[in-house]
Amino acid sequence: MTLSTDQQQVIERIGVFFETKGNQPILGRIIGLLMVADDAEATFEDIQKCLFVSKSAVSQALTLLQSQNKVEYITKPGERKRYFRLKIRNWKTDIQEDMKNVFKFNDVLEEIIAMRGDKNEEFNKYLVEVSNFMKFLKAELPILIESYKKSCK
Amino acid sequence: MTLSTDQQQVIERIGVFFETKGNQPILGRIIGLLMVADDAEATFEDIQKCLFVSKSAVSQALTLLQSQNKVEYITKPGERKRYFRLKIRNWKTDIQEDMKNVFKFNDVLEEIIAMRGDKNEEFNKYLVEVSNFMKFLKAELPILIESYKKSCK
DNA sequence: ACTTTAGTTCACAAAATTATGAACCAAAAA
DNA sequence: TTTTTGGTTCATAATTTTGTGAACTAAAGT
Repeated sequence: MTLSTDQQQVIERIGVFFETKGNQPILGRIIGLLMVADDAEATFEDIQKCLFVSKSAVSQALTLLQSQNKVEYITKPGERKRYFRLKIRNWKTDIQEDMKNVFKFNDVLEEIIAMRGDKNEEFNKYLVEVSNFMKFLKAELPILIESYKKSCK
Repeated sequence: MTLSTDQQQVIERIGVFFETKGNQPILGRIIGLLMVADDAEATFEDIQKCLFVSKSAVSQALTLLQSQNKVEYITKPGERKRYFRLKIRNWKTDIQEDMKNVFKFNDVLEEIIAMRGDKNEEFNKYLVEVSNFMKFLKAELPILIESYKKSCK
């Protein structure tokens, strides 16, 4: 597999994007490669060669990405190689996943609200407001997604 | 300033939350401390003592948090000490900030879509779908926020 | 039976991040 | 004018994260 300079640059940018989101460098680049690759898939060797990293780095990264449900592989008849690709999950699932995280924070927030004294009512009020909005969002987002899906038909 | 064991534990949990979001450890703990503190503020010294970190670590962390617009300080008449506190920004601003990031990714996504060949139309279609949904979200979120604000009155 | 392919595992090296302490500074107090 | 307070700065130490290479495995090919 050969990449154009353009493709390589986009891979780096996707890499940086995922890196700043708190992931380790190769993960983002592998995702980038899989997004950019003509047929949207790459073998173990492709990944190694395109990203200039060691076998073990690729192996570990792929294991992680698969455990995160971001990557999967297919095989082709008569070939031993695995073809890795991005797991096409519907964005509905992805967003709900993200939301879970938001609400995990809301749980902590509610705990804080419950534990706070009344020395600073303005701040307390602010926390309650944020928490309420999070709960609102939790309720509304699925509805929003539905309305989007309808608008597509 | 003295903290209860409960408060300390919540601070650690908030710390971990921010850490996993890709921030450095003390940042999250300082935010935790400022959320949990009775009067929602703390001096430089308070922070140092409560979190058991060096002066320089506190200084650097506060500089960063202030540059990120997450923390500010007030002063009190006749006192030289600064009282640091969370900057109460309305969640509207915060969320719009987060959104900016999502849309920065959508820009890359659109670039990828434009650059991809037609070897894998299913994948292309998927990318377009995700991109469209992001654009939809960009348009709808402000409306959602408005409708929440109305529901509060 | 042995060689090759396609990867995995793990101890460790390299690199990046984070925290420290010592020296510093500017304003206020003594 | 010297000292104290409330920090800041910066080189570097400590820690964590990330990547490597060597040894290994299991299935397939010869």
